[in-house]
Amino acid sequence: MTPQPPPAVSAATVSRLPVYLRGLADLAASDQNTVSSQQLATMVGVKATNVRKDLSSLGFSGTRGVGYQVTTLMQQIGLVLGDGQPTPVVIVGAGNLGRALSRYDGFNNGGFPIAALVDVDPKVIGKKISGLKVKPLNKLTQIVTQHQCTVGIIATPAAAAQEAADQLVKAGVRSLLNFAPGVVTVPNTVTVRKVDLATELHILGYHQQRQNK
Amino acid sequence: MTPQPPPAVSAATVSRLPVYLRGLADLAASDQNTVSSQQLATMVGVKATNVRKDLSSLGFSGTRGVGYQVTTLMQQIGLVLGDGQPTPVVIVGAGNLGRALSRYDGFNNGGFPIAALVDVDPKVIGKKISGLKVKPLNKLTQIVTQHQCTVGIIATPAAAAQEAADQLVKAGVRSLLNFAPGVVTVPNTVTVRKVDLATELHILGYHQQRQNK
DNA sequence: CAATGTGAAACAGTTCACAGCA
DNA sequence: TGCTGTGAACTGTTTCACATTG
Repeated sequence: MTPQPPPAVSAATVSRLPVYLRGLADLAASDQNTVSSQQLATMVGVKATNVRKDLSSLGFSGTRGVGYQVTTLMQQIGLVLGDGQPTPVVIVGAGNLGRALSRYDGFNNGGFPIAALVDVDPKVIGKKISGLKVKPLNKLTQIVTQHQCTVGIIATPAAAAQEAADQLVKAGVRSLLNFAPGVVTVPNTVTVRKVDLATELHILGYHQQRQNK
Repeated sequence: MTPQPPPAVSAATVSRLPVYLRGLADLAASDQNTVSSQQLATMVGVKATNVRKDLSSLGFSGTRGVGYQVTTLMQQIGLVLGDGQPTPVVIVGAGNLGRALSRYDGFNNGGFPIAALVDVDPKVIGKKISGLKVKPLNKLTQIVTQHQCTVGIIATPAAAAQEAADQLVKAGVRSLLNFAPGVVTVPNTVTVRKVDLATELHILGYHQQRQNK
């Protein structure tokens, strides 16, 4: 039992931080060195109060009458989000999705280098995909240990997702990003986030339904 | 004006409906024709009360002592989510992401056939990608009208996202699914949902940070 | 008696209003 | 004066407790 004194920053806040960060990056790129909660808020589409509450809840403060320091704010938020130390990821599933992901360069310049692309299918194992040789699933633990991967990405079909999750957990990753349809169950020491296209489409479907009166 | 008291189903509920739907599909596949809120809840990882509140808020009811009818529940939820009439989608951006999406078959069997894949780059226009010839951006309105697309998918780089959104809105789509980093602004008649890999990774970053005490 | 359906409590998140500071 | 920082009101969501019913 960890007697954690929790910093207690709300999930809602955390989910907005990356958004702020991108807004700030834009500002920094245009050499603006100070920003008001108002301006940042309109940039990213939230309410100014919300920005202030979020930042203040993290202990970040601006200057009254002026605003926040763009660069220091970026650093502070980056720190909270764990930027800085690159955390390598491993992708399980070298199908369409896995391949697409491995080409996505947001991984590398976001500080999440791809350690390996793994699959079970002998037909794809050994093939080179965007500079990575596809590795067999049974090398997973070795890969994870060696590269110190902390994030596993599930890019398998739905049927294989739970198995992939189990293997990844066993291999020692601490977070999962699940692109497969359906739900995976994991010990509660690992965090799972899910990205699901079908769900998104369904939700849009609902809105359209409503819109037609 | 319809004097209809609006169904008023909460966003939180809507976001869970697709999940229930998939759970129910699994049950149907294993020929189970009745399900308790408890069972469904554990399957999809929510609390039983939540399932009941959700369903009852939509006016769907089960049988006390027994549970809910799997197939009828599927139909009812499907109806709410606008399944049934296929709503064609158009994808803007034929880069890595656009290509990956066009190969994703969840579109077709989810009732969202891909009407077209559109790009600005003359180098890719005309190329065939998973059975679709890439069309030039200026054909967008024509495509949308002709196929009655109601959903537009933005799969461009960040810099082009706002332009893509504008064009899509002008062409007449009613919902956007935005895969590009950053924020797009649209008239509030169109619904936007955002899927952002970088954000997800950032959030995982936060959790890892915390986990290290 | 095993399950639903629901009012009411608890909790989380957002927004307001305004005090206080550079 | 312009903007931050925050208590307090409010809105939305989850959870609990339990009466109800097939």
